[in-house]
Amino acid sequence: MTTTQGARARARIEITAAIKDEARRQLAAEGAAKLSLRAVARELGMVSSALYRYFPSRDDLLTALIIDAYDSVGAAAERAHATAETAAPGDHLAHWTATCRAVRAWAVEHPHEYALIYGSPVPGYTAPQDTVVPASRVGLVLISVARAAYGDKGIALPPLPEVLRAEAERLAAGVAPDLPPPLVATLVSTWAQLFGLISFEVFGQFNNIVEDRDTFFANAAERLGRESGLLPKP
Amino acid sequence: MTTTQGARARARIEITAAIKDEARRQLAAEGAAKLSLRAVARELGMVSSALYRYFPSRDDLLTALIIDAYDSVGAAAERAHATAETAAPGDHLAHWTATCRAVRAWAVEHPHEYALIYGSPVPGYTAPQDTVVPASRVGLVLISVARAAYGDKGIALPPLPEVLRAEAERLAAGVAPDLPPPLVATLVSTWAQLFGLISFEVFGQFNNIVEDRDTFFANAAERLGRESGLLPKP
DNA sequence: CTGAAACGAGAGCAGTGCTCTTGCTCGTGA
DNA sequence: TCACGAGCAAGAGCACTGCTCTCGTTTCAG
Repeated sequence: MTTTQGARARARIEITAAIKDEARRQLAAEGAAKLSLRAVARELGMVSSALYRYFPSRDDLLTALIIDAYDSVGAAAERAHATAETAAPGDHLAHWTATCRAVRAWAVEHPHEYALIYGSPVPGYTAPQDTVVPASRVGLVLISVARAAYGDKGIALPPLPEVLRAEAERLAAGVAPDLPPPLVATLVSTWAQLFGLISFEVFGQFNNIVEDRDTFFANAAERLGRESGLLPKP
Repeated sequence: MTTTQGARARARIEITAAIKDEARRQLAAEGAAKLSLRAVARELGMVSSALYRYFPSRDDLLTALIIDAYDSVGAAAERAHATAETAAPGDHLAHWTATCRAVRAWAVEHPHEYALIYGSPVPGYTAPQDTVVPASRVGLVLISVARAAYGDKGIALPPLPEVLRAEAERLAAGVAPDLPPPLVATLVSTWAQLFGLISFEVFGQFNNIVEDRDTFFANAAERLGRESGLLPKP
């Protein structure tokens, strides 16, 4: 029933996937700016207008790629986290750094897809609602690490200044209501800072500056984790 | 002598500036992807081919805008730093946060120019050598804050792991040979993290998450400064 | 004063996103 | 069963892009 849904429907799925694959290939080769619908169609042996049956516009194709990219990096983070959890149960800092390293590895491996989701937003383009769930996957992993560490032994954080209390409470309510607001606020800024490290590397800001990027990042990620209170100070 | 260099040379300077101004206007209005040489020329009342007398290609125009943007944000940082220095001499943390806030304010005010320099690299991309000096201005301000704090009262930093020593020494040699390597390494990662905070805000990653971004950023910047050892722990 | 360099204008090329029309081919409801 | 509507590929075409080349004109320097 569900499998044999007609040759037509199946072909549509396959062709849609083929278009996305070819688009991803061009993305990896040339970057988002040079992704051309016509070139994709040409490579697939069809005419450009036929492609509009599957994606109503170039932006819609890009949106599909964005969603896939969020899912891809999110899955990588979840995988690394799960692996670290079974390899070193209870070592929250290890879970944290493993997750961070997986995200960075994905970014280095797929720089153009990374740029698509964490770089400059494309022209006049406002992210459709479909992207917000996939976009949150990495963040959810980071939160779950913090949650485990908090449930395990509590987390000592520097007290937030009074002016931030309202914001921290709103933040916590929307993101992780079961965690103390100061922790959530810290986590959000840590989250942004983590991607700052990755973006600077992927976008070339570290060129001629940082050489041994593996160890540099590993150290920075660990410090980030420490400062988020994932580990008692040594 | 130097002022009367012929009407032609003066015209060239003026027209070059006019082109960049109009390009900047289109950049702010539509983003880098939609910046069109023809539209710029049209708006300036000339024909598109004439524009190639001033910029040999679209990428060269973008490169000029990139350099200007680096200079603009660099100048903003230097200005803020100088002001803070005279307003609160010796308060290194205040100098730090003032600089950070100035950079963020510039970014929020010029999101597309910010995206141009700190977002995904646009063209086939190899950053021309002309950009590296302007690109370093913000970093130099941050370094000078750290240098002042270090010269003033020393800075206590957590010891770097042994694996990072070589990298930290190379880093320090290339960036600030007069500062202790661990401090320089910390500073570099702090630098990246600072721009992570700004990028997430400018690129919309904080949408529906962080509301009161002024205070959120101010707090995060201050913590970054503290963790870079700019202030003895309270 | 003259020749070379710089300049603006225009035509033209190859490419783009996107639309519209034209037939063909499925798959389903009568 | 089979006819009709929906889905599809193809092609022509529009308006736009970056960029090149040519052709007169203007300017400046030797």
